[in-house]
Amino acid sequence: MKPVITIHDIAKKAKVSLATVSLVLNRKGRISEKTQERVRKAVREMNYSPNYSGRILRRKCSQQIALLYYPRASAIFNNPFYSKIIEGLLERLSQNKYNIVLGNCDLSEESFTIPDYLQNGSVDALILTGDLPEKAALHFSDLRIPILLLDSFSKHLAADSLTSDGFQGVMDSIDHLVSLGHRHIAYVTHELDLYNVQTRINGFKAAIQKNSLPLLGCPLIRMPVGKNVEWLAQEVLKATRSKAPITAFVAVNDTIAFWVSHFLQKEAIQLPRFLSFIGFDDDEEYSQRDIPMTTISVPKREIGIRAAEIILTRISNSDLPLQKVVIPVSLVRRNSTVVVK
Amino acid sequence: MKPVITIHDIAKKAKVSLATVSLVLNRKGRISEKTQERVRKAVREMNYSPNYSGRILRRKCSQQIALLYYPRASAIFNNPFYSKIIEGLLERLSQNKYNIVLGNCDLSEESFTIPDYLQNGSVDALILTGDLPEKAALHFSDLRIPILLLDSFSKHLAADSLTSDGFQGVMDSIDHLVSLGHRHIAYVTHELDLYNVQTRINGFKAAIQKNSLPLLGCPLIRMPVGKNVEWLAQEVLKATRSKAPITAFVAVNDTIAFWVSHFLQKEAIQLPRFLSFIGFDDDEEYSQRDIPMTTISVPKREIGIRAAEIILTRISNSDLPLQKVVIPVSLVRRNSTVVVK
DNA sequence: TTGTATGCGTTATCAT
DNA sequence: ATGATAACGCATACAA
Repeated sequence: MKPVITIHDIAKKAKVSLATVSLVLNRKGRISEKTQERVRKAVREMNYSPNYSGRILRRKCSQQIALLYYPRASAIFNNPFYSKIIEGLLERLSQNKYNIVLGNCDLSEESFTIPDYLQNGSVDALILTGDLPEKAALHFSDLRIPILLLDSFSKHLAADSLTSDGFQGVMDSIDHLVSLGHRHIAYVTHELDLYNVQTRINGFKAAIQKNSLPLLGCPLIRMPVGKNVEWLAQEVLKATRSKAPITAFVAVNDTIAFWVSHFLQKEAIQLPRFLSFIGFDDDEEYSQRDIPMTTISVPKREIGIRAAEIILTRISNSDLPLQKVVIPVSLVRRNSTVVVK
Repeated sequence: MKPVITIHDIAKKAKVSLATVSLVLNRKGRISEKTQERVRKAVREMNYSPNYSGRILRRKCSQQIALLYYPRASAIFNNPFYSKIIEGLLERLSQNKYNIVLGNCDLSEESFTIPDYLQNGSVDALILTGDLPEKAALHFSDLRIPILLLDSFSKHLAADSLTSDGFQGVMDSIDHLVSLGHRHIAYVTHELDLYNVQTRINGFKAAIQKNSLPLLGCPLIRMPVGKNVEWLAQEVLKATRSKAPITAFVAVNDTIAFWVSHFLQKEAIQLPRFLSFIGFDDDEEYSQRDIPMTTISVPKREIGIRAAEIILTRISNSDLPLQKVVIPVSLVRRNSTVVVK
């Protein structure tokens, strides 16, 4: 094993003091050009890189940010939606020489305890993401580092928040369907106490009012715990045969929209002729399948970049008031929505 | 901001010295039960967690491992194959209180330089993964931390290696096809200088020999740089119309197998009746689409766990000889392979 | 069994 | 413009 090079070695080699080396490397103080060059030369030749632990011990900042995905960190690797977000996030963070730390932290566990790495100074901030229930977020209310709720929000947790505009997205969806002549539209969602779900449902209700749609023809179909998407599809099917039969549905996300449509097709329902539908997120994975789906496009990469900027700002300035940033979304029309029959 | 609790505060509160607190927390030395309990109580009450930087400065080990995915770290989030591997990896690492560090490090860049966080002691080891070309791996030959090549191998880099058994996998694929009566089988792959590709091609050649298949009827179809999968599909199509027409193809992975089959179906080729095919990896994403695919199943989660164990062992014992671990794979028969017509 | 003292590698303050 | 020195928080060799 090669010996570890320290700032002492550089100082000796460049025939200056520790302080000078440090000043050169951190671009502080006015060191003469000649000395600077001598130091830099030594650094280059010995391939010196300032020791991480020594540095963060002094600076009190680790240049690392923890990323927690609900429910388990590792699940984030399988999610096309977050994948794009994290691409932007990581790129922007690394511009400021920040890295992401991934630890296993099962937020769904009953006996949840904060892991050490979130409170021993090894990370400067925490990004919480995934479909994060309010209850899970509250675990972190005593943390001493700033928190960013990425794609969620909590009234009770002092944290910045960055979400896409679910309210507007659903409003736009309904408006689009109404413009195609639909008046009976269901909203289809999973049954979870999530900020995003609530916001989108609010958008649904507001859109019903705005367009004066009949309440009876616009059911809210929620999936109870223990049921699966097949059950949901059955409920949608029932709604097409009710007294005020629906002619379209809007789903809380592309995944649910796709799988409901999938099961309906298995039941020999003609889509979209018999039933128009709209998703949310614009995940390639689902929205580009056999029936290219009309959906709400979310600027994922930009969200990641914005998230990085919010958390970096917060780290360098903890006094700023908490932010709640909402990113605009836009409807992408494809083939799953047609003029009402 | 609440004050930061240090070992001094605990010592004072428990009325012992710093050393005693440290000894209790690290389970060293024989401290009396009574003292231990006093210390633990103070730790609990003050919610103390030993400062990360102080600790790693002394211990000279950061309990962190860098994960680099080729070509860019962020791309790993979109890969169903690695997603499962990392699930196992992260779980096993965190049992030993190790976290994963993700930095942006574009290995495909011309002017590649090793980022600081790989050589300043902020990580104890490096895991290189993705379809890593030999050339890219060599960038790291001067690193002072141990390296694990996950799903790749290099003769020229001193690193442990963990791969799945591509040779055996392709042998099994061909054997299976032969048992169904196929004698003209193409091997379809991308044109990259990858260890996995080479190994699998070797398996293909060995299987041809072993089964005495006609060389002319068993073309190796490689995708040159600049061409896409559609081009590849066209080449496969040509091979079905050659003098020794193929009746099956084996692809280097599920992705390519799926997309080639997809394009062939668009050309109105009846699959698998007209052409059997086999993938590699058993990614749900692709292998469970419209034609459930016969493929080589790779124990991804176990590979992740094994990777964690190899790297943890290496960290704690750098003298061990380098390991090259090969994980067995198994053929899963589904519907894409049928008896030759 | 417990306490004292030192050093890990860095940055920053204060002299010179 | 540069150097000496004191922290930062912890672990450990050694002393008591």
